[in-house]
Amino acid sequence: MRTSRVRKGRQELNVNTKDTIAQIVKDALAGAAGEGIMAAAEAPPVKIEYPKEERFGDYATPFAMEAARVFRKSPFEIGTAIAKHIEKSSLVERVDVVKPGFINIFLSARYLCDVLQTVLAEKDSYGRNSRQAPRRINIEFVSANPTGPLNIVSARAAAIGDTLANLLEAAGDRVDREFYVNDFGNQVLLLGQSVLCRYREISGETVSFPVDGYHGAYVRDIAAHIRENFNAQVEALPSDDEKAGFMAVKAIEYNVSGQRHDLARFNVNFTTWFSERGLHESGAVAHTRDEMKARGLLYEEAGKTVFRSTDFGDDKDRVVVRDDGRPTYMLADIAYHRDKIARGYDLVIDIWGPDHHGYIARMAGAMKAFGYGEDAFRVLIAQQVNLVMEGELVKMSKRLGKFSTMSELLDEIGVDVARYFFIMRSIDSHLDFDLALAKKQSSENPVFYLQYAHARICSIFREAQKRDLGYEPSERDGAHYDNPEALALLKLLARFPEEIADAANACEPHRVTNYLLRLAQGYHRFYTEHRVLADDAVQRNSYMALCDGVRIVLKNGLGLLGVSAPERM
RNA sequence: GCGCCCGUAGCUCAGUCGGAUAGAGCAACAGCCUUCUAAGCUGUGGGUCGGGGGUUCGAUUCCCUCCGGGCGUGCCA
Repeated sequence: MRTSRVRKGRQELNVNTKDTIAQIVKDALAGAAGEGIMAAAEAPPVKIEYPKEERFGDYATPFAMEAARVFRKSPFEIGTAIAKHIEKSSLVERVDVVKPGFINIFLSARYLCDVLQTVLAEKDSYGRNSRQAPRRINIEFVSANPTGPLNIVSARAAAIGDTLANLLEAAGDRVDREFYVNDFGNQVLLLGQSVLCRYREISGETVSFPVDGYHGAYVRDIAAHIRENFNAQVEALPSDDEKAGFMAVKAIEYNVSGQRHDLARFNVNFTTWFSERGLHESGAVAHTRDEMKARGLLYEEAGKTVFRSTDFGDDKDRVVVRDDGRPTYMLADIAYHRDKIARGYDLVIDIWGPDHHGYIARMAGAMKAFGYGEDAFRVLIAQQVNLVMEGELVKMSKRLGKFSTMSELLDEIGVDVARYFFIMRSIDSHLDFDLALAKKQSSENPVFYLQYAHARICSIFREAQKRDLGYEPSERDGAHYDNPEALALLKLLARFPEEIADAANACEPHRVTNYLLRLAQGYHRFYTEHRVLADDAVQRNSYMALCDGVRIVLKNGLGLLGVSAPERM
């Protein structure tokens, strides 16, 4: 963004308002230190906050209180010394030092007008930050077993992962989205056997179903699909095992394709679909075992090969090769993560379900064992989703075939509401998703509140066109923004880039929904108080420009969430 | 037993790295449309931030402990 520029080395960097304020405070601190008032070297970090009350300014720092002990001076004294060195620039209008020692900073009207100009100029790209050195990030999420359709838990992971990826990109990084397909192991065999049974049933045979088999109705669909398209190939196979193996391969193709389709409908598109089977077939799994052995990370015990994960923070050492020589899931997963790092990513993020949190220590241990830095690997646990129907909890289980699929959810409440609901809550909080309520109250949903603000603005522009009122953003006057509603909007527009950066750095997509809610609220208030299509042309242009800015930010913000910004409702 | 997440208004949840008088939506109540979309706005009521201790200028936030809810603690994936 263009709001301000700071020279750093020879490169010119775009910096958001908050970072700029932080720099101003740091410079002021250095200035005060230069006068011998305090030693800047020992200073605690400068935190910039948003005061709760308007009278405390637009940005504030509690620095003086925090530094009081170090500097052996009263917070107020420190605050005053720093405030004296904060130059009243085109950005800062006023600096107050209050009560214990808060330093409160007020943005200038001129700066806020500049921000609006930036929004209008940058349009779709407003809000994006740039980094001096963009990180290459791989974010792996959903990665549901290819043994059936995606359920609600996967839907939450999909919404969170995709939004986080959007945010990291907007924060200046390069991001790939990846889905790990677990197309290997016992479950694959079991799926094949389950399909084979249904296949036989269709042919009129009576067969006994595998005890732990997959009972979902979709298994019959797959059987029917195979019977229709691959009947001759199946019949040509001599043994049941081979038939089941063939079924498994086809069933996984069928399921993965279905998952891909459902996710695309949910606005989630993966860069890479990575096959676990491929890791085994390429020898990467065996190679990882050899590597671990060469590094002395393994020992043998009762015919099994065990990873010394306790040396790297795990509770317990973990078996990586069974006594029959078959590798465990974990060995493949280590190979997988090594592969990701080898592909050149600076940061590998995994989003897992709550049932995998016990797995973090051993995986992190493996990464550590291979010497990858702690900041190269991060696991986020997306807490569980309880599907509630009419106030009653609905249990989900793929095995039992009683589950509500993601695609059913989308049929019920639509993509926009689903994505928004999954994102609006912190990733750490359990989510009660009342399907009936989400559908019934859809017109009172927060997502509609946001979309309505956008549609209302679009409506104004349509009306202007209808009345043949031109819109000349250059012919505007900052004086028309001198009211509480307009000022509040301008300040919120200025905050958008830093909200993105903060949400991305904290890996907390839900912050964006909070921000957009405040923006929409600010707009609805403005709309109620002020007539945009005023008779006076300069006033009209000023207000239309403001509306246009809000529209752009709403659209960009909703875009990050994967939610549409309708022009009419 | 051990580990992770959660406990904030009637309900669902925000609350930034420890900051100023703890917020929003829904629900309840009272107002606001002859003019750009009322899916909106304004106002009112509603809280021992699960209990107790500690750390400090300051704790919903950090630490300890107890209580309650969920999940995990595989040679399944």
